Amino acid sequence: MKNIQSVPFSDEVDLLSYEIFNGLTEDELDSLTQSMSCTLHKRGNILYHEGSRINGAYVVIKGILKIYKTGFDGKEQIIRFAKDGDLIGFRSIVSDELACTTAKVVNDAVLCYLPSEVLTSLIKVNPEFAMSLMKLTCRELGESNKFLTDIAQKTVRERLAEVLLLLMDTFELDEDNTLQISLTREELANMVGTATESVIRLLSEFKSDKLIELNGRKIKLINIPKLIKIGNVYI
Amino acid sequence: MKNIQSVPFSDEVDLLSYEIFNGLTEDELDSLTQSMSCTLHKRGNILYHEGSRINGAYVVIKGILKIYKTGFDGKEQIIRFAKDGDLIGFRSIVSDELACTTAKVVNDAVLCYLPSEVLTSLIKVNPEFAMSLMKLTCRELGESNKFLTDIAQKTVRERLAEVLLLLMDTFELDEDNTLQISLTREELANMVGTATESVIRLLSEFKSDKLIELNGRKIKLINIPKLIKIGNVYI
DNA sequence: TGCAATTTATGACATTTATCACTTTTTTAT
DNA sequence: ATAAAAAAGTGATAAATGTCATAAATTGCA
Repeated sequence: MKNIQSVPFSDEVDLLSYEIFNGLTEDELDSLTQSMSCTLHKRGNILYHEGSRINGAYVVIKGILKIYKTGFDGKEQIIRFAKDGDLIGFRSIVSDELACTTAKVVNDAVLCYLPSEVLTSLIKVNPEFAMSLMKLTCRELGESNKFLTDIAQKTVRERLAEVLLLLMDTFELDEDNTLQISLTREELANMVGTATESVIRLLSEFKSDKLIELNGRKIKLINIPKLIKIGNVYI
Repeated sequence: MKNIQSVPFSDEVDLLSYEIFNGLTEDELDSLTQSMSCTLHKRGNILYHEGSRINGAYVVIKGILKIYKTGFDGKEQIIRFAKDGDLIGFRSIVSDELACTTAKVVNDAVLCYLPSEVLTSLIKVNPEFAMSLMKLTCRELGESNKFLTDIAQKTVRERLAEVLLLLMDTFELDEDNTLQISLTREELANMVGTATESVIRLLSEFKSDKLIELNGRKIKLINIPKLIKIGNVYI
């Protein structure tokens, strides 16, 4: 109970402001709001483990989570990050399988739990909602396949450049061009799919090449076009 | 027009026998049958290219297709194979994006084309159908994430063993324990995510270790438990 | 605030895997 | 059936990346 605290719901969360719920009627939204419960989770908290049974999904209201798989030798592979507006745990509910990933809080997060019965019954009565969830999943599948190809074909150097740009797209830069998310070198390695030492070496290489500046875990992007070129990233 | 021939539909295809369509009513099935057209495609035929706009999905009635992405240096990464009962092209329709893969016929195939309007309207009127498509996509996403992790973390040797086992699960073995699909070494390499030469070398290594027997493109699995061990594959 | 634990950094080295050049074998098309 | 093309196979070598050991810096608690 150390890492989880209830947060009063009504004055905090308005589902309507999240794109996924756009297709819901006012009534549906109300009943969804009734049946969900929102909580604050501290960094390090694990929502669910790979292999566990999930009985609901979570809407991320605030904060950042990493969604990862654990390889047979214990090494994490980060599949994606979830931030406000994202839905997590949903895949397992629909596919009716055990969780195939672990979800861990990276930045303190407010999460609303949606029981799976409520979610599945909404899918059944509201085709527009069903469609938008399906669209979400299909896009995610597209990204997963893209990343799969990159890991299979690109060098570690290319992938690191690409990951930096991905983080830029996902979490934005501040006024100073610094990535608005701070990850350990190991976490970066677990995204890129390489050894921590390799990330450390490549980051200092990027630094001496004047592509980035490093300040602890803060990474400032100072030559984005070059990073795009190195990563072979085209929109 | 050399590679494509019409095939009379009515005496060939009964959609009801394909699991995905189980949720459809008789009427829906009839109208779907009305609006679809089935054709025979020869090996080498490309259904759609990565980056093209797709206006419908295909049900695979017979044959095998490979679904792959092309890396920036032209190398293929095979994402999956499609065989009878599978639906392809569906992801792009739902996500409303351009095709993110290319679909190419590996074994002569009979395919039925379903226009996207018909498909999306069915999703809207039949929640059970929507749910089963969603389930399909979610499972595929789970597999994609699994494979992503494997490529990131396993050695080429491990991945090759795993791919042989995957092919066994997908296409079965004949009475002689031989894989019921024949791929070039290059295609195997494009699944594993490695160079063709590496696959060739590892296959002969597996052969001298008495794990497999090779006869041209025919691969006979003679020590499956050992392959499972090498590939670090657990169910 | 200070100490322990974690993370970052760096060098030396081993291993894996890719690349290239070439030969042999198999497949395909005429 | 035969020539041309494609695929398979092999060796030599280079390049990329991982591993291990260890030191320095940073972070997070108590």
